[in-house]
Amino acid sequence: MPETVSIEGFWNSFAARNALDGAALDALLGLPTRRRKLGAGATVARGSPTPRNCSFLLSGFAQGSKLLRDGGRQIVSIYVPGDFLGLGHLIGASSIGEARMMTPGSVATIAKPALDEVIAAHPALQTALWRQTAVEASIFSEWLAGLGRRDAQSRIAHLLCEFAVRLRAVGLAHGGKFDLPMTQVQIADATGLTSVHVNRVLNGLRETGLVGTEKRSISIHDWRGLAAIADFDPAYLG
Amino acid sequence: MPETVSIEGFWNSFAARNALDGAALDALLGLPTRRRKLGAGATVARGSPTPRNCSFLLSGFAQGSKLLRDGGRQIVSIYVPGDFLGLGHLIGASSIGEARMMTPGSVATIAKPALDEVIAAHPALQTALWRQTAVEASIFSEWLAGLGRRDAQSRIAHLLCEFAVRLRAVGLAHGGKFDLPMTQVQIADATGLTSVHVNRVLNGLRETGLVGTEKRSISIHDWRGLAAIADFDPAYLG
DNA sequence: CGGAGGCTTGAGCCCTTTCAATGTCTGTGG
DNA sequence: CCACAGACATTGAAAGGGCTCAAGCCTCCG
Repeated sequence: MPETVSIEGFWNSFAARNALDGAALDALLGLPTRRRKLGAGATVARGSPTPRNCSFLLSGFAQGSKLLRDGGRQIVSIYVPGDFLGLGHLIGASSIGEARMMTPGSVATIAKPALDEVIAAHPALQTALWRQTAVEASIFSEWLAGLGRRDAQSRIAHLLCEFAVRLRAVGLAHGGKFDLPMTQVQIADATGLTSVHVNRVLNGLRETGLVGTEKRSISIHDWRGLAAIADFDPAYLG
Repeated sequence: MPETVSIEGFWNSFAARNALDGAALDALLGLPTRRRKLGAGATVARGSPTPRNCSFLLSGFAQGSKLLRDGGRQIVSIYVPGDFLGLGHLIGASSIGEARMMTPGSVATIAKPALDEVIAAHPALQTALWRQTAVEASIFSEWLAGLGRRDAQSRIAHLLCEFAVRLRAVGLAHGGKFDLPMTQVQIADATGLTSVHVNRVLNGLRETGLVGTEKRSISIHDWRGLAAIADFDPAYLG
């Protein structure tokens, strides 16, 4: 399992995105960090009134999901390498559900007290984390619009577009081609559909020539067309 | 339009919820604040890369919504008196959509520079705002589960339960009775349904004896039953 | 008193689900 | 190297929840 994002790389890009100064970056880089390899299905973070630590993803994919009483599952967020895992948990918003690995991968974990110290010393860092939480909320709201108002084809197309952009940002997509290690059941749980219907829609997209799907890997053949169907505008990812 | 929440009341309860010390509270109370009365439909906050101010609701209801290219609208959040309006905007997550009044009401607005000063002087305040943003995200994720995996009846029941709890928290609900100044079109836009279908489901809930609806006002007759249909657990509101 | 927005109701259709069966792939153990 | 289990993908047929279209009514407000 090669790590697609290194701990240093993670903090560097985090600092760059948020215009942190050198001192803050150094403090982050000096943080004691535990690295763990996890198998598919392993739980990474769970809602808790007293969060103990904060994790981010180095390789593999993870999901945040909610379970309904009737057994249904809704995937509310998908994490790719370079993402914080359930940042909301850190600040005590208990109920974003749990984060678990979708594929094997590895995560880095920082103890909350250590992070708190760095935050106290570098207030800009807290602003950055706050901002990151707001971006998470912004993604949620975009997904809300999708689940509420888009049909199956549009939702799936939107998911593919979002992936393409996010994976490109961490160098995991080349051209319009990237690995999508989600099963159709997982895609269904993310888009509020049935795996059966996901299958049919995906076939439709393939037949239309918009995308190609080869075993867990996607190539977008017609970005314009796909984005149009999806009503996709990447602004919310920033 | 009597103000259901005063500016002092707002900050007091904000401080209490977040365990802010007296000095921080005083600073907040001293903040220069502009008060505005707005009509239904007025825009309060819009996504912008350079946010200028921060608002919260004193009276009336507001909504955060996204417009889709095909003309569809999805309401992604509903604000009641005592809520920040589009907190995510403040920190620059541009794309939560826009916030606008659903009913006539009044809002308080603080200029961002003034707020920034207070934040700089009282770091705990930023933690509180961050936390608030995380709660917003938590509500989003609960709505996501609803739009993705619950049927129409359950979604509407959930909306009513959420309102009951949130309005009770600011003293706007008495027993299970509260004003719900949303039109059925707006309920439809919030739940991802059609106004026609909202009407039928609402009638169903009334016929079952779970709730009573008298012109823009709801009384929940059977909280247990409604919460069961809704699969409602108020934890996410905290 | 007229108009506009909101509510209600009916009929028919369609997208998506459900149910069920079959096909494919991968890893495992004999 | 083959047999087998289990997870995943695919396909068909039928049912249904929610939508669309359309009309009528009510209420509030200018």
